[in-house]
Amino acid sequence: MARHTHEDAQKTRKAILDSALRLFSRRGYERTSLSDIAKYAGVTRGAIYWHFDDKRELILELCNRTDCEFLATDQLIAATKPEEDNPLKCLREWMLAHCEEKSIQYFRSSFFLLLCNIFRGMVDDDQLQKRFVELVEARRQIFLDIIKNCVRKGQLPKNVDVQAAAEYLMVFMNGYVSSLRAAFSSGLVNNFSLYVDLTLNQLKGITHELVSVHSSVRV
Amino acid sequence: MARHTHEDAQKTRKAILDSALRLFSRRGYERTSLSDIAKYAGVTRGAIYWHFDDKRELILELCNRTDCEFLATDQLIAATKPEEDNPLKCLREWMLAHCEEKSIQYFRSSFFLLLCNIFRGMVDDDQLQKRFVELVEARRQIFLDIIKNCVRKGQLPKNVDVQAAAEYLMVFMNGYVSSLRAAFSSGLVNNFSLYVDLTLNQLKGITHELVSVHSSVRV
Amino acid sequence: MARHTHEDAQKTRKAILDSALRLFSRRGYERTSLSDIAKYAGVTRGAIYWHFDDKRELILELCNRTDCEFLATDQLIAATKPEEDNPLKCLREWMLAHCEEKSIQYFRSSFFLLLCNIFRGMVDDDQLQKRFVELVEARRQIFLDIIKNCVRKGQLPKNVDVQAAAEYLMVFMNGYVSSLRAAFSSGLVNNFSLYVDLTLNQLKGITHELVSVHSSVRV
Amino acid sequence: MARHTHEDAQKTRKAILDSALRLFSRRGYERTSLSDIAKYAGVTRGAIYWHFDDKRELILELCNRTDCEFLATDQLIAATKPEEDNPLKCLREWMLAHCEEKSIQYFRSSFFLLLCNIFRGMVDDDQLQKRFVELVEARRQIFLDIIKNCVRKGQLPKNVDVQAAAEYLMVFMNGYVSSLRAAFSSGLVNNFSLYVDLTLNQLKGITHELVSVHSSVRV
DNA sequence: GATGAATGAGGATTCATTCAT
DNA sequence: GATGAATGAATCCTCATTCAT
Repeated sequence: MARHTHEDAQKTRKAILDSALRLFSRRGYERTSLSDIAKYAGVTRGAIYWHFDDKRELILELCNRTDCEFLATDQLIAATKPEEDNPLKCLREWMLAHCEEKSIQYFRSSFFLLLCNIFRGMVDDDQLQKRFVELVEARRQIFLDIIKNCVRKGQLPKNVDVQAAAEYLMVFMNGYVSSLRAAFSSGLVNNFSLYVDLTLNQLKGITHELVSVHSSVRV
Repeated sequence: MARHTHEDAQKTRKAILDSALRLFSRRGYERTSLSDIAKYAGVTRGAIYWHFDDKRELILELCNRTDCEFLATDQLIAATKPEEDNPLKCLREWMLAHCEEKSIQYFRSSFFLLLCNIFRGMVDDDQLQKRFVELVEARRQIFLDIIKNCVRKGQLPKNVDVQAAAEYLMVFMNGYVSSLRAAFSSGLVNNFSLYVDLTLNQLKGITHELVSVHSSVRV
Repeated sequence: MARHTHEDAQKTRKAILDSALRLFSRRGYERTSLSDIAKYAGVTRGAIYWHFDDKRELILELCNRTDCEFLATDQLIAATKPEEDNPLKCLREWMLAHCEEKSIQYFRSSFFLLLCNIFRGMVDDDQLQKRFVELVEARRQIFLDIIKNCVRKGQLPKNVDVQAAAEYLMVFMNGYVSSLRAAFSSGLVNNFSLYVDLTLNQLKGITHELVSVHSSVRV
Repeated sequence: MARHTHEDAQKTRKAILDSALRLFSRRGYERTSLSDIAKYAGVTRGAIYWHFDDKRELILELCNRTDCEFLATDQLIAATKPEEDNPLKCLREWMLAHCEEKSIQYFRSSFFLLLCNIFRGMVDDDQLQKRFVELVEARRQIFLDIIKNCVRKGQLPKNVDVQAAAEYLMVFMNGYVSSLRAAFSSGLVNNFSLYVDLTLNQLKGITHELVSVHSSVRV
């Protein structure tokens, strides 16, 4: 049955997106058919085509919908500002937020994995990938700006190699998120705050001197 | 037609597997058709069915074929043995091997991603998944055994929390591998040996005391 | 919204028919969707369904709309009347009108082809076909009547076989119209008046005698 | 059931093409689905895709298959040769062949109409159209060469405008074929030989002088 | 061992049509 | 009068799989 008010239509649209999210997450993009999505949403395939141009647009929409949650950048961006007196604390709190129940669920969701896969080329759609690369690059830049701010505020030594430090931070966070998805990560969450502090502490040791010494070792 | 020798048959089999690896890596499992594989290998679809039961068996075989390289466990297992006097050095060298050209290519390949996806359930095949979970769990155990060995040999302090240390190690390695797949990882490879040393050094600080303090903080 | 006046409605109706004509002509009946027509006319699909029962009715209407132009019968019918003293001249002028720019465009239009196709059964709609057969038969009769009139007025010899002459005339006109649609008809238009005169002149030679001789040759 | 010898396969292929011809002819290209064709041929849709790339290739093949019959060019081409002493007779015989039972059936078949439609853009496929335009142009050239040959051999006066004469001939033939498809053409076939002779005779009158006079009349 | 032929289920997409508003 | 939303059947096409040869 057709919905006849604008509100009804929005409900239908949402139902379709929700189904798509659920099913893409569960089975991946390719293995989910529009039939499945329609059935799950309680509409016909035609309804999907009323709201979206094609299957691809569905996932594009889902990406837009989850940008904010995915990045939760507000807190991070604050830490890049000159007016923030304690950027290290901001950073630390943002990191710690990653072991809140909600975040864990998100990172463990297959949808997050799906997004990663898009980025990494399992779902080859140029537009989607470009979008994703932008997001990741943006975050990298934010990390860099925070480290710089910490140096400026005296929370990290002047001789810290900011590029390498930001990189090390990303490795750690990527490692956490990626390990989170593994089966046996009960301890990980419990000890996460310790790992965060160790890692942040480590940053002090990533100095220009060390970096140049190590680089020279490698060809 | 030339008489088919056993050798010829093995060549065909290998060609099929090679094609499958290449194409699965490039486009993912679902998006690669048996036609594609056959064409790429220069055989007919029928030939695939002579050598393999179905598409699924192809990937199963590929997993078997790449186990060794993927884990490169020999070196690691050596580090778990009581007779090894310098387990930390073994571990360090195994870690450093991850930034050799060959390894990087492997980790950046979509096939590796594919394996990860199998493990994480995007490719839903029970047998495959079970296999993969075993592999990962096995490695975790190895890490643990090495850390223990290091403690035993006096390379790490007695009060190190071996579970947490092993976990931290995995987070780091997962983070490295996962970041490697991102677009901008040129710096990462250059600085990797530094990060390895920092991380190994860090392990000393992961003591029972710290772990219990932090755990008690979290609810 | 402005109040809808009857005039507005007629405008919409016209816009729809115009779009339909243009698009049917350009791409044919099957390949033109109601969506296309609606978009081209700047209305919604629903609007089409307000004015017309279905897609079929659109083309039916178009046929009605183009009857007059298609046949341009006034001039021809005049030539059948006893009171017309120069039926041959009427006929000639009507024929020559076929190489006016407007006519040429019409005959070259795919819409004209579409009408032919309806007639010939490529578009299977009984009502449409019946209508079309009537039109063509009507014209045949007019040709016949003109030839008879010419004989009566002494513009053609008494012994002309009127049936055959009318037929020859139709062959010529069909040939002209059909060749017009071919790619290389620039010369055709230039020489058309010559061909018309030659053909009209030829009619004199289509005598009962010749017809019976030739018919007897064929089994 | 799959066919297992090469011969069987050719039978299947032929069955598909035959069905396609029959159904395209009956209902047109767009209105005929591959399902219909498969059902009619007693195979599955998949079988069609084994033998042909897509629907479009089916019609392309059909065109190739009917080229010879359509053009029946052997006889015509003979008439263009210098060594042929009676080109006019050749031409005349070729024309007369158009009222043999077999030819009539072909021209009346909807498949022939379908070919015309392809040419005229109802089925818009660039490759198909290009092919068709070539065929038509080729025939036009043949007509021209024959007329020239007739002049050379003294069968037509020197002052005949060969271009215009060839054109007039095509108009006549097109008119015949096109009228043949009309419903009421019983007389046409009977009188065709007469019309042919009249028309051929007419060619003598299409002189350079007349052509230039008429052209000057028109703007 | 390997091929060529064929199957049949399922996929994305289009589109005429309906109807509450 | 006209719209926006939705339906559902049909269409072209892909692909894993089967099997006689």
